[in-house]
Amino acid sequence: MQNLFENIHPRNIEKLKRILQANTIRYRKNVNVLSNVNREDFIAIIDSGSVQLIYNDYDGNKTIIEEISEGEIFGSINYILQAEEITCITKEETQITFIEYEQITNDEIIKNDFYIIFIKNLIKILGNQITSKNSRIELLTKRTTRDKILEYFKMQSQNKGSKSFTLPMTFTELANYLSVDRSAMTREIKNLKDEGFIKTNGRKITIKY
Amino acid sequence: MQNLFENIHPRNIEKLKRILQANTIRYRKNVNVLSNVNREDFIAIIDSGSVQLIYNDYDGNKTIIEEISEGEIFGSINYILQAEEITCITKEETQITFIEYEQITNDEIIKNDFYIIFIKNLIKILGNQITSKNSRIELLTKRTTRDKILEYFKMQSQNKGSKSFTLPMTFTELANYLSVDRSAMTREIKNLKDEGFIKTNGRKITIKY
DNA sequence: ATAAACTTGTTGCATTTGCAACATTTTACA
DNA sequence: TGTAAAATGTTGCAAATGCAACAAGTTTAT
Repeated sequence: MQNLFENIHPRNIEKLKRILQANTIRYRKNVNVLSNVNREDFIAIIDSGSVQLIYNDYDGNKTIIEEISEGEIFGSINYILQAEEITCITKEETQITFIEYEQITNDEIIKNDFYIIFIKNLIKILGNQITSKNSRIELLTKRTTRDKILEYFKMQSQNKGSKSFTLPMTFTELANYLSVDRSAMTREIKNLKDEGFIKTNGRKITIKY
Repeated sequence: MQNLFENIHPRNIEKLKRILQANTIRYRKNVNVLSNVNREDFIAIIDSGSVQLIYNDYDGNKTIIEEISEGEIFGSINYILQAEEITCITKEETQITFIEYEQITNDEIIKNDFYIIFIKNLIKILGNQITSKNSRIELLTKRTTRDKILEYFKMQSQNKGSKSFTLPMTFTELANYLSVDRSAMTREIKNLKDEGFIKTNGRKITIKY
């Protein structure tokens, strides 16, 4: 995944962060990141580790909106975080750099020639997030569990450039991602195996057609 | 919806377009826009009218990936358009401005002070697209047709700030958007009416709880 | 090392859903 | 303005799915 500071010299990254008044914080595992943050107009960059954005339903359910990991960003540009119902929990020890959105166009920063690279990186990351959401939507609009699974496997296989690949998550998480009942998904994967469309070995999947 | 040239003086918009080597084309209704365009690295801005991005399945099905209207943008930043299977069809008479992606950081443009506004607009639009996709995903992950409908109605009502609102699309299109069978959706809406949760009058919906 | 927490596999059952098919109304446009 | 196309309403039925519940295996944290 693209990094916000890619192609910028480490020395300039430091300078950039200074001018942007960036604020880097380290969190332990299972900490609510947004509790002490002004939720309006910030960009958060995951320097290391990962977090989950969680929507807390009024009747107690929790939905994982998204998992964000190293190099990725989240903030009020791309999420509606004002709502108190959204929490951001670290999944492991995680370092995050916060930047106020207004700062990314402050007077001083635009004088630097590495600024353009920074902006291009930011735009690229946002674009990538959109395409990744488009993929998710493509999966979710499939009407049957079978089609969702097959489409997901096809995507993974295309990404990897091979008929064999290893799931990047647990089956439980996959069921969540595809928004289907886990047991129904297991059942359908079993059917696909029985009918010879796929082979599985733990989380390693092989497409047979 | 945010416009890419918002807050820029008309005279500067002209200048901007010239420096960006922007290419403005007018299309009639039902025209395939991408047929004569290099699909790599461009941004298209809908000046007026609207288009549909359509995915043409290998077994002949067509899925509307997205409808893009005035002020919105699409291109290789936010969509994977290389695939020949994706077509972009005008829904009405439509004017589109094309910009090569590389041009948005060309040497001349960055000297202008309205450039920052342009970049901020671009980032804002991409951010808006992400939040709108997040909403769609939130709907699609609901397990039942009933929950999808209720959540959608809730969102519309919140947007409007009122318990009454008019659907911004046909019921047929809504069923597509929520990815449910139209007849099943009609059935469920009828149930919701019978149970007193909502009232409908054509496309005007009123939430009763 | 061990308990607790999580993951995976499985099944029966009630419910929801998609599908097909048709009638009726509304809209688009030549 | 007349006609074709699109949208809406409705229903029966088979199939798919969610849900609940449980067993067994694996991972994690102390």
